[in-house]
Amino acid sequence: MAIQDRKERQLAEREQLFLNAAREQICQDGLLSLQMAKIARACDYATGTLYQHFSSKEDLLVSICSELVDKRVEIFNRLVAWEAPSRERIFGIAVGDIIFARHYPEHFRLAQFVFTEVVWQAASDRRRQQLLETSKPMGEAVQRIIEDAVAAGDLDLRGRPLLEMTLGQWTMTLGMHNLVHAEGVLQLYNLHDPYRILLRQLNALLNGVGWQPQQDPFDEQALEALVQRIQRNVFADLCENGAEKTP
Amino acid sequence: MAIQDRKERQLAEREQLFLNAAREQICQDGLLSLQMAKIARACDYATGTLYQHFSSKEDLLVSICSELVDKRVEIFNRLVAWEAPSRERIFGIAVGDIIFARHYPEHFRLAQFVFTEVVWQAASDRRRQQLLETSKPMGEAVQRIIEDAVAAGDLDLRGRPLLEMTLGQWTMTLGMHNLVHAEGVLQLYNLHDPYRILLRQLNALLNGVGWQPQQDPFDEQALEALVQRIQRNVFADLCENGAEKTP
DNA sequence: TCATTTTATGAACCAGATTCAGAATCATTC
DNA sequence: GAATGATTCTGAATCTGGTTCATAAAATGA
Repeated sequence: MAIQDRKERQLAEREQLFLNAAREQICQDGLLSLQMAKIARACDYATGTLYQHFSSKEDLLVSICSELVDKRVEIFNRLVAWEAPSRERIFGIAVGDIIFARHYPEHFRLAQFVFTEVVWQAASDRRRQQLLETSKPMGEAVQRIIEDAVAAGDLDLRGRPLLEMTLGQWTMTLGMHNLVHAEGVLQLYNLHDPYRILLRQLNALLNGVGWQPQQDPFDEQALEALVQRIQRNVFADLCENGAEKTP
Repeated sequence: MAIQDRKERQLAEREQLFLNAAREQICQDGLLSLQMAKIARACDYATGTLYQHFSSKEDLLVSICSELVDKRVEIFNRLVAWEAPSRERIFGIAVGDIIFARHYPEHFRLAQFVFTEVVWQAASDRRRQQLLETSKPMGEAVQRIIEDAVAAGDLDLRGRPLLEMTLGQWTMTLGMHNLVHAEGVLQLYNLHDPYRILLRQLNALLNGVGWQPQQDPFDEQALEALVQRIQRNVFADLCENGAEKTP
């Protein structure tokens, strides 16, 4: 059935087209003014055609999110592959996330919205499931790093489930992305450079769960050096211009 | 101008009426099906009257959020007033938040939505400002506790701004509320009892920033005892039924 | 080529937020 | 306490933008 194949391929291509157009519009004019008809028009298709791919606007949003999560997974996998002390690898996930946020500034804004009851409930089961499925490898990556840490004697689970160890890091990162996007909140408390603070607090957290080797969270020199090293060794391609300041 | 006063009072009363009706509808049927006309009808007013108070639906949402934040502030203030080691007081904020989330299950769902670009941008400056203003006392409460901690020698700021110390706790809590409401995510990784995990990770974080006295984050007995004590001493009225399990 | 099936189209439809011209109420004055 | 002007309330009309679906167009295959 070569014909079926071709059709499927074309369908997938068109879906990609729609997704890209939608993402572009989000980057350009914000989530607020995203319109189904505009997306279709931008791709020279009728509105109805768009609905052959996505059963609703919410579905489309969830799909875009899946796509971006897929790219984010790539970041996580780099840390799994990186040969370095487990403590630096888990820390690297946060650094990678910050770099990711710079490359896809729309992602966390979108994700925050997507996981809102209003969108999440309105999306189709299929797309929801797909996003969860796409997200799984992030958990698996972290799990791999924790396993290595335990094996290397850098971390003692103290009887807790593997992934619990990282939930603090996860929620802390998530929450920080939220705050960063909540225009005005951080200014209210006169807090600057939120991602740098995140890294410091993360180091504190990792110390707190007993992840070896311990690192003074307020040693700026060491932090800067570590971030630089991670950028150089793991994300060189994403931090092209040498002048680029750390996250 | 007694007449002006009365008018103002009546206006405020009606606004409250609307806010309550809206909150009730959110609790009842979810954010998704909240409708301006329904709210007005529920209060026996015309739709237009509702718009004399709130310039848009988003404005209304932000207002509800402000109202709830006001109640949340009360929780924070209890911890400021509580006479106990600073470490227990800051920890108590998280415990209080969890209790708060149980009492107002709509709050964090709503807040997540409100701080979404789609709502935040669409709300009026005035209401946005109001919400930020209402939130300030939370920061001040935490600040008070940190000051006490420093004064008591429980915490060394290491040259960082006061509030930075707590940003990890803040974002961790925020992120956890997010995850809890993202139907399916925690199940995906087989994580149960998220708020309990939050408290353990928070203890780790507090240890990590060097907040004395240190507490083993995986000592279940100690954790349980502390939570119980906080509930008894600070939130007795909010945890009526003695049988109620800890958060 | 023609009949049949599949897909694309975009105008019509619909939900629900928002507005606004007129009705009702209130305050003030004589 | 009636008249007048100011204020407030009302809800049908308007508007926006997501979604549908009858019809047109294209693809398939005999």
